Amino acid sequence: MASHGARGRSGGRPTLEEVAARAGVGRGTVSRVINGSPRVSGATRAAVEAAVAELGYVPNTAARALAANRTDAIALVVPEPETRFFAEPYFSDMLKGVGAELSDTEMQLLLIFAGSDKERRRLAQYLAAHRVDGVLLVSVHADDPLPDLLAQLEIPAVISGPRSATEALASVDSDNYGGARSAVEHLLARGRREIAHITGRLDVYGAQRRVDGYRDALTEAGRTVDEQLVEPGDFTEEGGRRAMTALLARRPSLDAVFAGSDVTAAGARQVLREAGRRIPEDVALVGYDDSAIARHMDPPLTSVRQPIEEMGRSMIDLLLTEIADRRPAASRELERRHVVLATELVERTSS
Amino acid sequence: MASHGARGRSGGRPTLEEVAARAGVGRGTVSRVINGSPRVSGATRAAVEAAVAELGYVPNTAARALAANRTDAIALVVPEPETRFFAEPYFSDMLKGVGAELSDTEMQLLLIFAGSDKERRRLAQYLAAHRVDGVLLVSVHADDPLPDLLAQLEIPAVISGPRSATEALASVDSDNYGGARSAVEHLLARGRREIAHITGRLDVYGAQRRVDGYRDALTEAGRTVDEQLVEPGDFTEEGGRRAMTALLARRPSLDAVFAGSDVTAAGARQVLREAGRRIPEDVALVGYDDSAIARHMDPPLTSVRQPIEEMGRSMIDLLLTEIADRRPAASRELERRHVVLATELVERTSS
DNA sequence: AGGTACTGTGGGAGCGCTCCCACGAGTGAT
DNA sequence: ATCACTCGTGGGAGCGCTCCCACAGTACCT
Repeated sequence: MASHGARGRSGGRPTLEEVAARAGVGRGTVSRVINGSPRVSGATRAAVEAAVAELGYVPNTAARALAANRTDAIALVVPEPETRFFAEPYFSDMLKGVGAELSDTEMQLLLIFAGSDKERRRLAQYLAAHRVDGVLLVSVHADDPLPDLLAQLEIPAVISGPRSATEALASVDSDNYGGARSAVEHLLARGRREIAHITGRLDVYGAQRRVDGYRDALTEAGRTVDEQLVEPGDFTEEGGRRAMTALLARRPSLDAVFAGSDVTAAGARQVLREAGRRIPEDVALVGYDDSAIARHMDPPLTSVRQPIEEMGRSMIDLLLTEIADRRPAASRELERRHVVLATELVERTSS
Repeated sequence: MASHGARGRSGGRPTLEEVAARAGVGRGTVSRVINGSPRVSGATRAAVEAAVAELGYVPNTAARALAANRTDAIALVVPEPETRFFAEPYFSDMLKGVGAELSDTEMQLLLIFAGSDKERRRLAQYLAAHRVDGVLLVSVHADDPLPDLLAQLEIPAVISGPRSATEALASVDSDNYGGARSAVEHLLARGRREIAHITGRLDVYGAQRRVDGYRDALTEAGRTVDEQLVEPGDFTEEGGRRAMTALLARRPSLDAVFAGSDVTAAGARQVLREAGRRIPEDVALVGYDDSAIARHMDPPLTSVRQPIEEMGRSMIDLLLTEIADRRPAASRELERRHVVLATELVERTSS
């Protein structure tokens, strides 16, 4: 190829030193140009840039990492087996947002699965070696030790879906409370009178917030909350079937169901059908997540959509700030470390 | 936490030097133990290992990379947008194989998407910086410049699906020729007499091989190949529809179709239905890939399965060998650098 | 005129590791 | 006893960068 010629005499990749010699300046000056420092005169900068181009210089990442004590890489840690990762559009969307926000950065994104115990041990090792500057954590369960490990290692991290109202890690979440409210308000506006709620796993903070939203929407509309209409689920289809069966037994007169997830709604739908209830004529059904399953359900499911791609972008924003801010944690502002994004109710024919 | 105490006095992470001091040995000896060199006595090794455990020592990857000129990382490069990556089970399976084979290694896997031009430029930069020891390339088109770039940078690489019979890069592929043969032989055995073939994109080597297999299976069964029964497709559903329409117009008497991919078969199926042909009574249909769509088609599609997970494993095998072998390319054995894995015909009701 | 301040620059020190040479001690052949 | 090895070990040199101190030059005050 044409652009091959002008390499260092050693044959290998050119170094800072060689660029400096070529440009007739010192090593420090080249470093400054490479790193975009403003303390370089225009003429010098031009000379260095020319030398860089001629030699095809690319900084040695390892040397930089060693000297500067940073890696210019962040990890997206998925504490799930690969299978789930690929099955759920959630991750794909999030990755899109993350990638987009990262694209005009020097940062490299690593994707790390930590589904099995073995993978988890590897990950712990990996983090202990500080091979990344920061970590993005998605879909973390309440009892996961990972966040504490990160805190202990003092690795900047952002979690999607805080574990509680007092989450120590920076976090990005969608407005579970508001999303639930909008779903219930929608059902009320459609004239529904007995609205049941199948919750998500209540050890997930977001699921609790949805219950709060459900209650408050009813209360503010002047209704009293009928505790018999709230049944715990666990985000799964089987859980949805079980909960729906229980609800139907207790309150056969119910005319609407707000489910904690689309999958749960699918389970509920099945039981309703088997009980001879028509959707939406007899019972209106609303899900949560607006996943692919919502669009393909029969009838298409009204659902609360979370801005997942935007959540990905926000997570990167937060993380980069945390990394840049690397001061003692205590002195940091606590505002802006917990981002909550608005949800949107997508109305389809199930309600 | 309990295990916090015994850190280096400096407060940061312990270094090799500190471990050496603690174990009462020299720096070199610790390095040897860490890297599993056999040239260390049992007693010394034990002492070093104790010191490592006490201090919680973890090697500094950047320093190691700088000194040893390797990164202990390899990249899986996907020259597609994220969307396709997630849509196709192909990638998920491959990743599973790759991950499994890598799990008892120190190697770290990076997933890099290079779908857009921007991403490609980033990738080129990334490779030029030698941030990985090797590259796994999946789903590469014939005119892709990436393989050449890799060759030029002298980065070990393995490609899944060689670009030609004389692929320069090490490669892993499934037996496209044999897979096609088995599909056609199956149709012949079922008594089909006019077997059409909708090809894949013919600039993809594997697609050509499938055509070869199709021809040879017919010839060896004593049939002559009717060129009117071969119609180019492009792996897409739309291409399948177009090709099927053309075939039906030319040879209304055909009684079987071997499609270049499951998606193509789906397109063909649609046209056949609209033309009032029953599957499999009037026309038998066989696809390729055994993807999810094959199982869910109506009727379920007979298809040729590729051992994708195993291909992932083989790719890692090959790549690790290439990396370890780092001698001048010319002196390398050419055998074993092109692995071909057997396919399997999965019979369902469409044939 | 001397002081003070800032700007742009060069280059030493050092990041934590691997590589390799040197060296003492042990072993066996001569 | 001497030589020739081998084995296990210590530690110097050096990987290519960033950080920071020192210094020359210029500009602007007093």
